[in-house]
Amino acid sequence: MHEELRLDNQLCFRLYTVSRLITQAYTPFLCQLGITYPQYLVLMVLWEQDSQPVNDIAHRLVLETNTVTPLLQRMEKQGLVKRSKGKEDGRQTLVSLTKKGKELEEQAFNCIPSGMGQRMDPCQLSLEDYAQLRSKIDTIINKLK
Amino acid sequence: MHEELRLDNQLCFRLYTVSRLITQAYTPFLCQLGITYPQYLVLMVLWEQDSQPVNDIAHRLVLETNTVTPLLQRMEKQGLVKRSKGKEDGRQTLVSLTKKGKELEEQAFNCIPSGMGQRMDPCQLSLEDYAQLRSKIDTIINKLK
DNA sequence: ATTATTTATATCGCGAACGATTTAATGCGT
DNA sequence: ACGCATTAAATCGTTCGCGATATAAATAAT
Repeated sequence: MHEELRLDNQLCFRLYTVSRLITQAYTPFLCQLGITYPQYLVLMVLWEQDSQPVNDIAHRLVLETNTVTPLLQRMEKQGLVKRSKGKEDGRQTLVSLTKKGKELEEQAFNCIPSGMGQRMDPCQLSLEDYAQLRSKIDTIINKLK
Repeated sequence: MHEELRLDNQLCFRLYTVSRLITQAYTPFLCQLGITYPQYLVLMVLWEQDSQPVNDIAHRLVLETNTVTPLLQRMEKQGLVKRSKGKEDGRQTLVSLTKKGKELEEQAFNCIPSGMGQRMDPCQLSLEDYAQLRSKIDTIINKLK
């Protein structure tokens, strides 16, 4: 039995699990808005800055366009975003929020931060814990990216 | 602009990203073994304790059986595991390692810990950092589970 | 200018995740 | 023993994630 191959010693397994569990915790709130977690991420990117090419969105989310394109197509079908050809660069597809997509920001703001706060409350993470966790993960992300 | 909805303030997004990036870092090593990351997780569970019902494996991996069953079916097709009906409880499907599945442990041991160690090296995480990260994530996992 | 190369998206195929439903075996109450 | 709820897996449908490839526009090279 190799200690290095024990599941309990795997950082990656922990991160994979916690990522799924937190996403699941989001689900009931996102359901009310009729969106999925990856769609929520796209919306957050667009709420910060509307009308971006597919590439910029993908880059911001550290995803490939072959993941983001179908995601955006589904979001367009739901009426959350509009996709249009770039005028200066004809290769680009510019993605912008529809009225419905914009309106979701207020709805998200009203239920998600408070709801998720409550959900994470029993974890008893101090702001300091939180900041530490954040910075260590950022280190890993930046080195692997 | 709501600060709470900024992508950069989202713990979940970080965890989701880092999880994907580390999984991607595993990929070249796992490719040599002809397996995927979730398949590697299943193998680790079985290397620790061979011949387990689907439910126990799923529980250990914090996954549902509707994720694990197809995963195991693919692994059976590849000759990594064998699936057989439980004798005492006819509802169970017992999963056990084939010769090939057992042999992969040595191969994994030979390339993965060292290879991934190198890959994670530039992150400069001390053993202490690592332990802290681990315990905080465990706290979250246990509360959400 | 014409061709070659790079860049931006899109398409395709497969393996996960997961909610919802189904099937089959077990256990429980009467 | 009988019916009924419970439990273990499996199946189904949809969305992701991603390697590989295709398409088309822009840019560089000759």
